[in-house]
Amino acid sequence: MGRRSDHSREELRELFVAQGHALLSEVGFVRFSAREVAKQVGYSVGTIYNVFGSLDALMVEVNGRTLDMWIAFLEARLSACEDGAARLDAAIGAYFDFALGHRHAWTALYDFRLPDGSESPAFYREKVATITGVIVREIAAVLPVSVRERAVPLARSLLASVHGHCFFALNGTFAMLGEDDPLAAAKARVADSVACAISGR
Amino acid sequence: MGRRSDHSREELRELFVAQGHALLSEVGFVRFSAREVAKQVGYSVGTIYNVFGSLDALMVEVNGRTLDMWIAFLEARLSACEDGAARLDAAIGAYFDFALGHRHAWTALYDFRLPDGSESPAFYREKVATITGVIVREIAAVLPVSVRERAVPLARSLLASVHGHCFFALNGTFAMLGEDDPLAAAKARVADSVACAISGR
DNA sequence: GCATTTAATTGATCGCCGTTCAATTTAAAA
DNA sequence: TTTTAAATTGAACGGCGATCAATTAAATGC
Repeated sequence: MGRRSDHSREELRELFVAQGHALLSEVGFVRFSAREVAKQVGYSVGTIYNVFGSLDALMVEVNGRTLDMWIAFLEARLSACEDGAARLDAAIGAYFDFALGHRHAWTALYDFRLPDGSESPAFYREKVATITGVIVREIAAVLPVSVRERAVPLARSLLASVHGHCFFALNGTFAMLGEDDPLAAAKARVADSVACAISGR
Repeated sequence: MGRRSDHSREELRELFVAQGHALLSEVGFVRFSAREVAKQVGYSVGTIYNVFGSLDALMVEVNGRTLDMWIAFLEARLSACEDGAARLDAAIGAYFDFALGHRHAWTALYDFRLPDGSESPAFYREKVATITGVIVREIAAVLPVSVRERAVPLARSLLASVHGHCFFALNGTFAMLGEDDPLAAAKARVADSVACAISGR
């Protein structure tokens, strides 16, 4: 119906991203559909392509919102953690609890992939870097200064380890293999590597 | 055209699974299509449903074939490994090299999920258990008898760690975070935990 | 206030997809 | 040879992402 004044371009983006996130959270990535989001927002499919340029671009925004929620969740947990030594474990617990509490949204972070050759936009990479930065900070805090330069590569690596544990917990692999406490296993692996780093190897 | 004699039921299964695996390997999970597999095999879509019951069942068979290849690859690498101490690293290398060499097929192992509530068939679970068993054996081999009972949970956990590293290597997360040697990081994490286990904590 | 320009919005259209199932064809059984 | 049973087909259905000519409403110029 032409350039309408009921919503600005920014309001429109917000509507689509918020509703997209809600739909994704409800039905999961495989049942997510642009048509359905548009219908729920009260616009037609074409408007998504007008506002975002592509469905992929909307998906990146929706996943970006999940990352925002994850960052907030992680920082809330950490700021409620009095004991300095327990902060790393709290971060791992937050990783798991967020994934478990937002199954569909969290899974979509990894199920959705941009076409080969195109990379994530800067705003998305920055959100991922923020999460990584939190972990780098916490790792650095438990390392003696003599090995503190290892914090960055160690944080990346431990993030991958924890991710693997969380992924296997959610996709049923751990259940299949008889592991009934994936979180404890993840914490133990992180503790192993931190202990090794502290003792200089 | 009715019960044809050009292929037995078993031959038909083999044709579909083999061609399905080839198509999956070529185009990846998102572009995989039942119609296309059927066309390439020279039958029509309906035959897939007649032979396998559902597209999901065909997908499980195709993923099962990927697991078969993975097991064979892993065991070939290990049997070419003279040095006993290097076997664990060889297994990790095999994990990465298989995933890198069969990107689409390997990724589909995790992108494809059965509907909520239904679990993988026994034959599939056994293949996963076989891979796990190999890792359990290699872990057990490097542990002193005093802590050998830890081999099973440790193997599951280290499998998850390596998976996380491999996943981040393939999906670009590590590149995004500046990690340029994910394999080395994975090996280091495994070494950390094995060292901790050997020293009894 | 009216006409013109510009931009937003629509939804039909296209070519795919998975899934179903009546109709057909073929081999085996009687 | 007829009958029965099983295998195979492909049209049909509903839904998807993507495109884009047509339409509508606001902004601009007069």
